[in-house]
Amino acid sequence: MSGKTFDAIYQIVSAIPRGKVATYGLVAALAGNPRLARAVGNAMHANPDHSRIPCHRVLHADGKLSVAFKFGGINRQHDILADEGVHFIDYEHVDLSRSLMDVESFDISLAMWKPET
DNA sequence: AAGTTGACCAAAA
DNA sequence: GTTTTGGCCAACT
Repeated sequence: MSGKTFDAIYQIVSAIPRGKVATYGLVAALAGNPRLARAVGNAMHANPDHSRIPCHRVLHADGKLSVAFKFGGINRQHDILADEGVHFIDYEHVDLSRSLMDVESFDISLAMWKPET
């Protein structure tokens, strides 16, 4: 069903470690093309599996939470991230200098989601 | 098939 | 700080 780009995006997002966050652009870069950021947003909107794909850990490039987060709103997104130990600058901005995932140690094999055949 | 839209981003003005 | 512009991909008219 999903294209390979979406599959790659979902696998990457599902492998973002607890307590860390990523940006749409970063996920896009890991998926192969830094300019796929928009597609990443679309992929999250079409999120096929809430339980395995932590879309709340994907933020804007400036660390701001998703305005259109459909899973309980930004307040819910804030609560989840705060509970995971993510550092905030203010209510709707994450401190990326402290909580952005480390690309070097990122391990795609930790992915919790796999494309169905 | 072709045009529009969107949970984006970086650069430019 | 804001707005505009160009660029990518997939889903939806």
